[in-house]
Amino acid sequence: MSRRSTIYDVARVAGVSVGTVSRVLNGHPVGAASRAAVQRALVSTGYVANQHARRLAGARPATVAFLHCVPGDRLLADANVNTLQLDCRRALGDEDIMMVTPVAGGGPSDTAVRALAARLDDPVLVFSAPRDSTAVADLAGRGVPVVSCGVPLGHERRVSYVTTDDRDGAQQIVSYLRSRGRRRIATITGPMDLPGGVQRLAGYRDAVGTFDPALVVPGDYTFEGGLAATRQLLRQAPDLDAIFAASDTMAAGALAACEQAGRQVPGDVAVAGFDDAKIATQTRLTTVRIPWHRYAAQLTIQLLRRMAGDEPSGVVMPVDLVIRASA
Amino acid sequence: MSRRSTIYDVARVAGVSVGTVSRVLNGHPVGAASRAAVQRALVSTGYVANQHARRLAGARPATVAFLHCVPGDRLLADANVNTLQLDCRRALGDEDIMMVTPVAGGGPSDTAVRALAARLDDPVLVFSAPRDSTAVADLAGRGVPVVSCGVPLGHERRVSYVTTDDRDGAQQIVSYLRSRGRRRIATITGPMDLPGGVQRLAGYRDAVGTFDPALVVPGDYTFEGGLAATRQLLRQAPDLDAIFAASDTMAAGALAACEQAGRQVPGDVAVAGFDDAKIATQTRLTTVRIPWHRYAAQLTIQLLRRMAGDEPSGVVMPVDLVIRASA
DNA sequence: TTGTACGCGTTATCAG
DNA sequence: CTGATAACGCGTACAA
Repeated sequence: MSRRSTIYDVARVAGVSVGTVSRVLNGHPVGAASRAAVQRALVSTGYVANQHARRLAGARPATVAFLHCVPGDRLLADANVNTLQLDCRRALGDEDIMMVTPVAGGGPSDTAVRALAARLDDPVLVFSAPRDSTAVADLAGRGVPVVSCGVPLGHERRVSYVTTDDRDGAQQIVSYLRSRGRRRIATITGPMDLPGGVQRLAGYRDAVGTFDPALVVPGDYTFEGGLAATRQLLRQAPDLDAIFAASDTMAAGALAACEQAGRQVPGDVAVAGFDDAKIATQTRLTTVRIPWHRYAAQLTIQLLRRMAGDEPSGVVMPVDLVIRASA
Repeated sequence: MSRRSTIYDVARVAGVSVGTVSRVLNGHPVGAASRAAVQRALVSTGYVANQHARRLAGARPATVAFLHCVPGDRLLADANVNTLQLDCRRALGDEDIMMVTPVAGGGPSDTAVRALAARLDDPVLVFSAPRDSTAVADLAGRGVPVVSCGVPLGHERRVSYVTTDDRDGAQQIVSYLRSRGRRRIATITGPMDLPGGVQRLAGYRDAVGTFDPALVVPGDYTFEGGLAATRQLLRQAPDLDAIFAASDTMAAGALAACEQAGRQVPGDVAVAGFDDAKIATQTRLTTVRIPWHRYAAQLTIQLLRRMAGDEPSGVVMPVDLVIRASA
């Protein structure tokens, strides 16, 4: 209805020039008298900055894009990502930065995501970027600040990132299982094209002692995947006495499969997961805890740093064990 | 690194004026020769429009804000909202519109949301707007296209909305319970400051026959709320033989409470919910199905219409019963 | 300290 | 059909 007031309106009301108004707005040095007058005019006119004009004139970005490289459906399933996103939104909100969530029209294909990324000029937070993502390459090449959630395989030097010490976590939990007397420890891995999947398997190998291929089956981080993998495991290695799943969701599936197969948990077989996701609490799962809140905080810090012009850098968050009823 | 190319660059390469380039970009009439030249220049320069400049110059908004009026934490719990959001993102993505999700720094207070809304100038999709929301009033007053998910109590005439036939749904399910021989049907209501809560209770009253206050307890749409409400119900009306919860989440809580109290479902007491949320499938809950996908489609349509200048309008989605094991 | 004037990239108007 | 050119709202050198 009524046109929004501009800095010109404010300037007129305050009896100063637009330059002065702009300075007040950006915290630059201004005389006390003018400043007061502007402040007053600001509220009396109900001024709200036009972010487009502001950005066009070269101001700091007012938005950050949250870029997902996997189909939305799968994302919904991941409560961890939701938590991270929420935390980041809060933190960025404190900096007056809004989060935009573009979405790929076609699917999860790298090219679809790349097309999306092309229209982005504000800083970007990427999730689940596949190895050598061309979208990430594009962004980085154009000088857009990028922070990756997880190691950006193939672009470690050009974009900042925050990751977890997956290998150590897997090592810790497998060692724990061994310390509890388990000797036939199986594992359900994550997707091997994601860094987490690789590292968690590596940690398993580090700690498991003698490596038996029959005790390793691939998973995809889903409940159903965990279910199927466990059935296969129970078939090809009936004597196993522990299962380490690379994610809590899969571990929950393992729990269900064990129950169906009549195996007592943790009596007959111990089950452990990874992430300390919500479902881990609900099913009383022993798992590896990722400090999600601090993780999100780091993500935000990295982003702000890049925006301020700092060089890309990576940080890895430590993890620890949380022992519950399943192992 | 390298500056993004502008329409000036494109114009130079194509050997035409910026006006012509702009016309091509916006699908306005242009000579075949020029058009071809521009198209070529467009790809050869890798041109990507600057949305800020575009918007500043008066173009159609390229983003839509997804505004939540409740704290983020509660939102995560609501899978329905997530689904809606995802569907809308997809549909809007097809129109080259991105979704931004601002977040209130402080909390769910109406003033916090209002402050947020103040910086919005693009169309808005509001969720869980409380009665007489000042944020919505603000937006509508400034002429911002607003579409509400659910009836925007107090602003029915000024903003578009999509809602469900809550009253009818409640009526249907209570009638169903009666047809199955249930005579002491209790209900756990939703928050009374939300339209859904009010309407679902109204539908219950419509169909329940004789109304007994002892059979009605308030809920808050949460699992815990359903749990507590059911305990109270079982205490104050031990002879009840059915419970209609105003949301599936609460119904799940009711299921748990019944189990703990040793009441068989549906033998001793029938339990029904509302929404047909994910948890309803998992717990085999009889409930009222809301056509979420079509709901989202309507939301998008309404939004696009308002953007095109149409008057605000409301649409109500029909609902139907889905009978499962709980009743 | 403060005011002025220019530039940011597009769209749209107005002549040609 | 096409080419100039004036907005759009704000940041910021530059000048005073």
